[in-house]
Amino acid sequence: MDKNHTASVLIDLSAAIVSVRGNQPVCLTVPDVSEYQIPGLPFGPFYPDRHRTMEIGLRQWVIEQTALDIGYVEQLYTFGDRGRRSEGADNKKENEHIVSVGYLALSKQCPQPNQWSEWYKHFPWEDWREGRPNILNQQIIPYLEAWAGSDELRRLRLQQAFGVPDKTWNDEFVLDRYELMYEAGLVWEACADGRQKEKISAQNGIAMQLDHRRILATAMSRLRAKLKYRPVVFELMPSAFTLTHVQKTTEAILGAVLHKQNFRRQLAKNELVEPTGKMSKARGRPAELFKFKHDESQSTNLPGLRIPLGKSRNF
Amino acid sequence: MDKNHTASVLIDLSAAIVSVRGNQPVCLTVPDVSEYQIPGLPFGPFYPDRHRTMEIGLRQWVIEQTALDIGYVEQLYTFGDRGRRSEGADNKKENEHIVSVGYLALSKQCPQPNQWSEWYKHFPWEDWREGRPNILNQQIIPYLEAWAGSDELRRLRLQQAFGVPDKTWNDEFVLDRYELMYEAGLVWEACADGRQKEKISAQNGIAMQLDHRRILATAMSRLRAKLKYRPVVFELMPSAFTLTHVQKTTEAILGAVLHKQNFRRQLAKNELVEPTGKMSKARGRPAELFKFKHDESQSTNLPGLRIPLGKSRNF
DNA sequence: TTAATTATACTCAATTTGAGCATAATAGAG
DNA sequence: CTCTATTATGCTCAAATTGAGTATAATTAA
Repeated sequence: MDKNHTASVLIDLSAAIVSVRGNQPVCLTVPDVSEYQIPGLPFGPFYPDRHRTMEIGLRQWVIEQTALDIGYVEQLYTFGDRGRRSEGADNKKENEHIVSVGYLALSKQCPQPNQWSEWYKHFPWEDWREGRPNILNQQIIPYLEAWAGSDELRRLRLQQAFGVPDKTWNDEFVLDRYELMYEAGLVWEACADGRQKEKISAQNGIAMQLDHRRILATAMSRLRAKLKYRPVVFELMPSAFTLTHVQKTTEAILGAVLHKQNFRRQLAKNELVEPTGKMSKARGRPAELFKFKHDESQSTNLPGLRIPLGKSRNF
Repeated sequence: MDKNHTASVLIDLSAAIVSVRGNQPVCLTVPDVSEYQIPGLPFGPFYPDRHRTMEIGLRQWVIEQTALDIGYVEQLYTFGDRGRRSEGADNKKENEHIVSVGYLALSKQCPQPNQWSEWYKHFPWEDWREGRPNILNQQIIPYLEAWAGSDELRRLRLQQAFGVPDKTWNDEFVLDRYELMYEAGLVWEACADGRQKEKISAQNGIAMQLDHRRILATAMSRLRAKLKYRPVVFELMPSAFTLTHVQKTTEAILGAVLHKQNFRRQLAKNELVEPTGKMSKARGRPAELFKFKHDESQSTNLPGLRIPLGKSRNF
């Protein structure tokens, strides 16, 4: 239709490959090559004449580059503005247009520990396991309040994403919060994209290359949501595990603590696990080792874990 | 890395623009130009140097082409294999690679009725409002059973998607069912893509161009799922409506009937609607007219409608 | 032997759900 | 005007689920 505009783009497949190490969710990062020395997610180009689907292409280069066994893979979102720039920024030396397709992958193991980066170093405000993170009241909220000013729409979004001022927090709104902070110039990437003149003084979490922190935020949102209605935790568990281990993994991803007995009741009711007969040995009373009950015959309504967050969250 | 392969692609933005007319969900289709005279979804190219994001680009040509007011827009999925072909098919005259990004949009009105196509004409097996559709037992299931044979994986997927043989049906698995039928060569598109030698005799629903029925299936899956945890029905309702109207609209999308009193109890409990004071007049007792309670101040945990499907579904 | 630690069983009130009956308000038929 | 079909709405009630505990069991380390 419009011959004056080019429609040709390159496609990058970016992967948030997630695992849990100890009590920390981590994601695979690649050695930083940029001038800023900041980490990025692994990514590679999509060659449409080589791979029939994008997921096949993704698995291909993940295997080649990381030699990692990723089972669960899910497409997240396609971003048309990878190197997003403000309207006023210098758009002349616009390099070739790249569309990035974000993927979430889950891995049971994470070898080469130094290549894996903890989620909450990039998103310190998302970990509520020890109570409300200090950075919120000390840094983020005051800045965002000032940014919103009396702008009705901004205040509304602030309320939505951060539960300000009425003390609600939805753990799934990771992306919304990051985007708001980006727009408000509160994260380094906004500065790198030329949307923010002044450098960010208080580094609100470790930045990532390009739009990779945005993709990671999307992955966190999706995984936190999915956990509640599909049994995906087990994609992160070894073949045998204790119930506490499942709970700690779930809590790590959600960034919140759960009610122990009720969590186990959910597991039991939904028949998600079955005993192996073996016991774990650690400090305290030994725990029974379970395995995921891969009973496909009734997997139509895969129940997932109803998350017993309780009503009294500590604010 | 690999210079032997091209990575340049064109991006098409395809939209499933959904509305509800009477008791039928409909989606906007464009006049068919192909040799097969089959309808397609509206779509247009994405010009990355013209529109900062793909959603902006999408809204642009939707406005230009349809003069339609679409409020709610949501990205669905990005397909790398729009004109998917079997491995054995003739791949020589491969035209330029096109990646299609599917979008779901909701519209309150649907003018020009003949341009809107009813969902269930394309997916007759998805409408369970009058009980289990005959086409399942008479056509689809027997064929799929034969296709699966003794292949364990195929039988498993059949069980998953169609609830065979243990009588479960998940209304959200629209895409899974369509993909299974595609692979089994049960839909026209599989034949058009060269995956299926023999023509489909019993036309299982009206086919669409390219991968458009797949995108519509994705839209249906997403909308059915979303309905259950976000109040999106109101994107399809006029400014004032009766509670029965909301229920009928919900039922149309889900393809299932709901328990009237319990449905209203959900609406009441979640405070999603408020009375306008006016009454509707039709046959029978007049119903109160309500409007969507757009109370943004407490929209952090937008509740959506818990769907009172009940346990006794008629199979 | 004791304390700390972790696991697991069990309770109980409050809430939510599934399913239904009962009654109210209208239009149209006779 | 009365009856009936039709649609709307109020209310009940048992079953299931959830939130929030208490109590007890089996270990290790001091």
